[in-house]
Amino acid sequence: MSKKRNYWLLKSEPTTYSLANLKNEEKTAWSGVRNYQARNFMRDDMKNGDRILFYHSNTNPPRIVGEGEVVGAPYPDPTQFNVKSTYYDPKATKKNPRWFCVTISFAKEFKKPVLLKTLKSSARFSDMLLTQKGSRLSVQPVASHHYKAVLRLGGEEEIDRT
DNA sequence: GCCAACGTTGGC
DNA sequence: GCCAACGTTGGC
Repeated sequence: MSKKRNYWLLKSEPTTYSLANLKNEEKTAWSGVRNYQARNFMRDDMKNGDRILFYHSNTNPPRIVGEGEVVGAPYPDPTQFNVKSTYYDPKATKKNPRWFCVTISFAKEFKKPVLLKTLKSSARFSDMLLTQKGSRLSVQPVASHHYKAVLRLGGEEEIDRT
């Protein structure tokens, strides 16, 4: 695992959980992810201090609305053990958890939301996962140059934390 | 609301 | 292990 800070994009339907919700709560467990690729990214590569682009999907227009941050280390998603949860997984055990999550915190809301349309129309983002046709991954890595370019589009100064 | 793209399930 | 059927995601 790299020590360097990693960058990510998390998708959420704002009617389910929005950036405003995160802002109010300050932090939340990003649980309920039930896709193996997404799980592997969270379990294997996410670490404390990683930065997150917060994306609103299934809304008009779809857009990146702000930033969050990974808090602490990944851990087994508690909802997989909860019989009452819609995310309950009968095949998961505490010894052998199948799903993982991270805690994320609110960082900022962009002055200017960055529309998917904008990214799609820019050659700079043509190799970004988000702009690929049929890309449905809800937890995806973002190249640092893409991340920084999105911040600029969002009207945000890049904060140097190195 | 439509539907393309993708992931998962289960019969064989 | 193949693949058809089915369910979901998510832009449009």
